[in-house]
Amino acid sequence: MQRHREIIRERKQREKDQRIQGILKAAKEVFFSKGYMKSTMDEIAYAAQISKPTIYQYFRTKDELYSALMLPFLEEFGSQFERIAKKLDTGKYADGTAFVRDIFKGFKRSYDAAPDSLRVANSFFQQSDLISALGDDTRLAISSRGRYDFELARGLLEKAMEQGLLRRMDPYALSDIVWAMLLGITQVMDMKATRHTRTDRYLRSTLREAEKLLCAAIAL
Amino acid sequence: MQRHREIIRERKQREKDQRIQGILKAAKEVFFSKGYMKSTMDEIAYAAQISKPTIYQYFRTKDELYSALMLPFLEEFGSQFERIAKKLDTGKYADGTAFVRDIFKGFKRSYDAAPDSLRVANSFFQQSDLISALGDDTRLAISSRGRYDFELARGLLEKAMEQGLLRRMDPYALSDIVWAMLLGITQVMDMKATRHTRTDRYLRSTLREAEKLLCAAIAL
DNA sequence: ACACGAACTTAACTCTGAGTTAAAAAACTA
DNA sequence: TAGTTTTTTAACTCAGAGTTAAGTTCGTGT
Repeated sequence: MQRHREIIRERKQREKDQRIQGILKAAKEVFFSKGYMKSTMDEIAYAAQISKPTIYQYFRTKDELYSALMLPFLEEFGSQFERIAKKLDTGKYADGTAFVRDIFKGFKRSYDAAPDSLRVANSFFQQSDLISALGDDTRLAISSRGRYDFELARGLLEKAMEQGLLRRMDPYALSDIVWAMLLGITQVMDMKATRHTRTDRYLRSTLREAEKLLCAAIAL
Repeated sequence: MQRHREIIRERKQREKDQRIQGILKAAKEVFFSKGYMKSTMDEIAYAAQISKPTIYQYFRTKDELYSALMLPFLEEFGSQFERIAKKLDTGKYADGTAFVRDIFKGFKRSYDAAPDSLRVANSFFQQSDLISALGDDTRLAISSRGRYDFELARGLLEKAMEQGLLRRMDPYALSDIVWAMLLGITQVMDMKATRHTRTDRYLRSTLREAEKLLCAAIAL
C-alpha cells in the first residue's frame, strides 16, 4: 500500500499545481487588462473562480503573485541561451552575423512563448519596491534566475569573441547594451501601443533593424 | 496703483512656485529613498514641513506628484536636441561620428542635470497604470512633452541621413532603437545598483561603449 | 457506514493609506 | 480694522490588502 500513497500524493501535487496555474492564468488576465495598481485581489479571486483566502494560501502577497508571472519568460530565455551555447561549443556558427541573428531569434522565441511575462519583467525591474516586498524564496528564485540568464549571456558573447565571431570589446558592457536594447525596444513599443494599433508587427520590424545594426557594429 | 497689484501678484506667484518646489524636493527625497509604493503622502508632507491638504492643493494625486518629477529631464533633453538641430542646420558636423557623439553628449548632460528625473521617467513608462491615473493636464504635459522630444529626435536623425552623415535606414526604427538603448542602459544600471556600488562611473563607460558601437553601425 | 483531516468557502473583520472636509488660525491686503 | 486668501488641524470616508474563524466539502483509512 505504500505505492498507493505515492500515487495519491502525486495526484494531490498535480491538483495543487493546477490550482496555482489557474490562479496565475486569472491573475495574468486581470493584471494585463487593467494594470497592476487597478487590479484587486478580490477581482482576481473572482476571475479564478476561487475565494480570496485560497489565493493567499499559495501567494503571500499581491506583489508575489504578480512577480510569479515573469518566471516563465526568464526560464524560456535561459533555455534559448543554453541552446546557443551548445551550437557555439560545437562550432556551428560560420560568422558573427549568424551568431547575432541567433541571439535575436532566441529573444523573439522567448517573447512569443510568453509575451506578457516580459512585460512583467520590465515593470518588475523598475519598481525596486516590488522586489523588496517579495517573500524571500520568490525573490531568490527570480533574482537568481535572472542573474543566471545574465551570466549565461555574457559568457556567450565572451566565447564568441574568442572564436573571432565578434569584434573584441568589454563583454560586460556589450551584454548590458544588448540586453538594454532588447529590454528598451519592447518597452518603447509598449508605451507606443494603444488600443487600435497593433504593436506586434512593428516590434518585429524594429527588432530586425536592431539586429542589422548590431551585426554592422560588432560582427566580423 | 495697478502697478502695485501686479507686483504683488508676481510675488504671490513666486511664493507659490517656491511652495511647489519645496514639495517636489521633499517628494523626491522620500520617493527615491523608499520607492513609490512605500512612500506615503503623510510622510512627504512631513518632509516638506507642510500639511497634507496643502499638498493636495497643488497636486491632485500621488501619481501626479510623482510624475511631475520627470518633467525637468524631458525639458532638458528637448533643449539639448534643439541645440543639436541648430548645429545640424548650419552644417557644423564634419562626419556622422561627431553627430552621434553629440547625441550621446546631450543625453549625458540631461542626465547630469536631472539624474533622478530620468529614473522617474523610466518607471513611469513602465506602469501604464500611472499614466492612466493622471489628471488630464499633467498627462497632457508629460506625454506631449515626451512626444515632442521624440519627434525632434526622429527629425534630427532623418536630417542627418539626408546630409549623408548617417547610413540610410528607417528613421522611425532608428530613433526607437537609440532611445531604447539609452533608456535601457540606465535601467540595467539601475537594477544592478546596490548600496555599496557606485553605478555612475560604470554607466558612463557603458554609454561610451554604446556610442562607439552606434558609430560603427550607422556613422558614415 | 463513519470518522478524520486537508483544502476550500463564507463572511466578517483589521489596518493602512489615499484623498476629503470643515472649522479655526495665520498671513496678508486694502 | 475688516475682509480675503492660504494654511493648519483633526477628524473623517473609502477602498483594498491581508487575516481570522467557523462551517463546508470531499477523498481517504478503518
